[in-house]
Parts: sequence; C-alpha cells; structure tokens
Amino acid sequence: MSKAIQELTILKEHLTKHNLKLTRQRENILTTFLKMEHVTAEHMYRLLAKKDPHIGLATVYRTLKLLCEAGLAKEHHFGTQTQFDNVAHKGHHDHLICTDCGKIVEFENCQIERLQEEVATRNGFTIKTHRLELYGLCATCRS
Amino acid sequence: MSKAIQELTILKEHLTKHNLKLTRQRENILTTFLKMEHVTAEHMYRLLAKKDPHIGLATVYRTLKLLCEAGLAKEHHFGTQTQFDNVAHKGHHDHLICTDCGKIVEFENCQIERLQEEVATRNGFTIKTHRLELYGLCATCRS
DNA sequence: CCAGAAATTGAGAGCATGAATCATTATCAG
DNA sequence: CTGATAATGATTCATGCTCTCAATTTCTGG
Repeated sequence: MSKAIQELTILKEHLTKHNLKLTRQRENILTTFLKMEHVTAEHMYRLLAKKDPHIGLATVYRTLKLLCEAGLAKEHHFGTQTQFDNVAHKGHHDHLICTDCGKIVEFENCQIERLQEEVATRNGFTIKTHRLELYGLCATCRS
Repeated sequence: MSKAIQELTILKEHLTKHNLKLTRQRENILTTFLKMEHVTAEHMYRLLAKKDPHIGLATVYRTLKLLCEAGLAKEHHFGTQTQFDNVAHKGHHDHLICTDCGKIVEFENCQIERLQEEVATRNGFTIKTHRLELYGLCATCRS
C-alpha cells in the first residue's frame, strides 16, 4: 500500500500545483484505478456506483482525464472506446505482433524514440505519447 | 484514368460476386475517392453534396465500408474520427496527430524503419506492416 | 475554528459519429 | 420488359463523451 500512498502524493502535488482540490470522489477513483491495469470510464463508473450510487459519470470522465494530466494514467483509443491504462503497472513499451499466432512481444528502443522526437520537432509538434506496432510473422510461424 | 477503370473493374467484380448492384452513387463515391489519398465519411459527404445534394450520409458510410470490403480502401481510427485511406496511393506513411485540433501530418522516416527491422530481427520476427502514430500538440495549439 | 472565495459535483441536456429502420426507387437477370 | 431484390435517403436510434449550472464541498487566512 505504500505504493498507493506514493501515487496519492503525486496526485496531491499535481492538484496543489494547479490550484485544484482533493475530494472524496477523486480519492475513491484513484484508489479503484490503482487496483487495475486498465479501465474504461464506463467500467469505472459501474464499479464506483456499487459503493457510491450518487457518483456522476461526468466526474469519472473528468477525474480519469485528471489522472492522465498528473501522469498516473494514459489514454488509449480502441475503436470507439477509450481505455485508461495504469502507468505504474507498466512502463511504456511498443509491440511486435505476430499476425499468425497473435503472439505479442514488447520492446523499447531509445533510438526510435529519439528519431520520433526529431520528426515531431521538424513539424512543429510536441509529442505527448505514441503508438508503435510492428506486424509480421514470428520465428515459429514463419517456418 | 486507366487506373480508375481498373479500380472500377475491381469494384464490379466484388459486387457481382456478392450479388450487389452498381449504382450511380457507388460509382460517384468511388470516382471521388480515387482522387484523394484519404477522407473521412463526413468530408466525402460534403464533397459529393456539392454535385448531388440528395446524396445520403448513410450511403456514404455504407459505400466506404463497401470499398474496404472490396480491398480498395482501408479504415483507420484516429481518436474519434475514422479515415478511409486509398490503398492505391500506398506510399506508406506514418502520422503525427494533434490531440487538440485533430490535424494530421504524414511523414516517412527511413531511419526509423531501419531500426524497426533491427528490433524485429532481434526478436525473430519478419515485419509485414507497421503502424506508428505520434500524438501531441501542433505548433498552433501549443501557443 | 470559521467565513467566504473558489473549485467540484451530479443530473441531465447536448453533441458528434456512425448504424439501423423503412418506405420509395433503381438495378438487372431472364 | 418486368418482377425480384438490392439500394437509397430521410430520419431515428445508439453510443461515448462533454457541457451546463445550481448546489455542495474544499480549504485558505484571519
């Protein structure tokens, strides 16, 4: 649980820095969020509604966005849905995906990340996140 | 324009094979689609409405999906928007996406592609395709 | 501790994208 | 030509998320 306390501290610092307030709802959402690897806002809403039927959907959306701003969560779009990933559960990584057997290998490559920054700068962009997926055949499926 | 005729043939074959019919609307949408590298359904709708104010948005959505099924187009999700890419224009490119205004800049970077190959080889993979999207703020939205 | 300014909340309306409905119209095989 | 069947387009519906606003909560500083 010292982990959770650490994250609560990060949130508190973010709130203070931006003149925001720590509320019961924000604390609840953070606590629930930290227990999982990822959630959708809708799912989070249903979970919280069990304990506190008066929680508002808008608050869930707002708070999840807040957690992203505080660096504790990260948004990911999958088709129509948006997932919020718990950053603590995994550092950022990219994926190698086998189109045959579905195997997924995670990797990280600083050189690629550096080049991405370069491309962005050249186009006047400031990168916040990225997604890199390589699709192909793994060693087993190729033979 | 022999190129366009070729694509029209592909569409006709697909229609025949699935007992579908060739309509004026489908032909118009294909013709317009072939002129561009990518469109959203909404954008396509506005283009077509200039010539034929009675075109239905539903028809545009249905036909773009049809083009995907015929292998002439490919869907891509960017946040809330869905883009349809012209497969024939297929110089592969990656995307810089502004999370604020939705602006999309395409780029190509051989060095990144080479590093991707390297990562794949190291993991025993043979890459067929990839997807690289950089999310951030464009120059205008940052200021 | 308390007052009051300021942020936050929740309920519901609003909005955008895209899919489903259905009466009318167009296509095309025979 | 003609009839079966597919397609169209106007509209409604569904989803996912944001906005609005009155009421409530937080928290600063006196």
